[in-house]
Amino acid sequence: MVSAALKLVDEVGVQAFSLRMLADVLESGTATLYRHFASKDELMAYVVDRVLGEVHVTGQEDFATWQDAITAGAEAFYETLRRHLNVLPLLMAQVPVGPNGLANRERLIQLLLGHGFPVELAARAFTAIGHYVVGFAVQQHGPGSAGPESGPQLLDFYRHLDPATYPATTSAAEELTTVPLEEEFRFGLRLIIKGLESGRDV
Amino acid sequence: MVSAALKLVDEVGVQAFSLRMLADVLESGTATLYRHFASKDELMAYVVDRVLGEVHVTGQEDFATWQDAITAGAEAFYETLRRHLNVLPLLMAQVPVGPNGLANRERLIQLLLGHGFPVELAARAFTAIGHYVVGFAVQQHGPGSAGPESGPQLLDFYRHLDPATYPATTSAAEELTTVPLEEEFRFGLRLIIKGLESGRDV
DNA sequence: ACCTGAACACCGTTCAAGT
DNA sequence: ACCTGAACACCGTTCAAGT
Repeated sequence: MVSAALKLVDEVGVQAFSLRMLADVLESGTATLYRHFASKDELMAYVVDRVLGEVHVTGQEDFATWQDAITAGAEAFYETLRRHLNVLPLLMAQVPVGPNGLANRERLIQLLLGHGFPVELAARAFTAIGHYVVGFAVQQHGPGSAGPESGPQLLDFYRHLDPATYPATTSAAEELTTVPLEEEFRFGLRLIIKGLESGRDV
Repeated sequence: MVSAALKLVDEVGVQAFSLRMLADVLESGTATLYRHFASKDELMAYVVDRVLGEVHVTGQEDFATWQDAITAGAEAFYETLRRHLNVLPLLMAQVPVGPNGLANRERLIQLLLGHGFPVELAARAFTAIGHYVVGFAVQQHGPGSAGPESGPQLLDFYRHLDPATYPATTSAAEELTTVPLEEEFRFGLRLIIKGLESGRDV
């Protein structure tokens, strides 16, 4: 059911996915699907939560520091997203409130609380890291891949960007496109962690 | 044209907006619309860029520190988003590559370069702040407002969350819902800035 | 009582026919 | 040459009719 929907989204993307398609795969009619969910939006929420259920930190939470724990959690999340790139638009368009999403949040927040974080900072840290990972994954998947491709005219505009008009942007773009990759992910993550370290005693 | 589309999106939301609707307002047919853009997606990209064009920093960039400049820019962006909450789903689902989006990016990156930032850090700072502001605005607009409402079953699940199962999440939720508002925005922004301060010499 | 084919009211996009 | 009404191939959702 949800697995079949996720598989289809993985294969054809959010845009192309339709309930008729799902009904065909399951060899039933579209009307029958509505016995399992109230609307397509609800089904998509289940799909997102299914993906979030695949996020598993390898080491059994025996991390020396909260910095290590955050890093491991963020990387596990990132690896999961890379296996389901087509689900990214759904993750960006909703706050995941399914059981798996909640469980993940609970795990990290509790871990931070255990390391002496005040509760507001722990909660804020979770969303900050989540946004970072999703944002990074989107960037890798290429601009406009999160949802429909941007208009061809705008893409053209972007490609033929005049360095004289946007010197900083173009030079930064060159730097960023020649950057390794996994390296970059860790770098930004370290930035957030540094911020959290400072934030603890503000 | 684009203004009419933005006005409609502001009024009825992304979900309800349709080309027929826009054609009616403009007193023409849907086919006529395609003389101005190649697809609905392209039109939406123009709408997003129109919104980004409304972001204006009040002080004429005479900030003592880059921290002040970033804060002012983020707040200007945030204020603009609050005037166009229904556009948020579009901003989350695409990397804005329109002229106004590029101009904003250029302005901040150049400012950071002027304060001695290395080019990669400046570029990364821009996206980090952008994600933060959009993420914060989404949070204010309420969960699920970015796009369709989450399924009622999931919302119910969220509301009747068992504090015994999710102690950290529920206690954090209580803390977060009773938080002032503008205060919170500045707090998270300060966190990012702290991270950037540390990141400059890593 | 449960299931579902067929219809409903849309949608974005195209194109032949009009001017 | 430009414009556009009408059609095309869909879509999510509903419900009366079948079992």
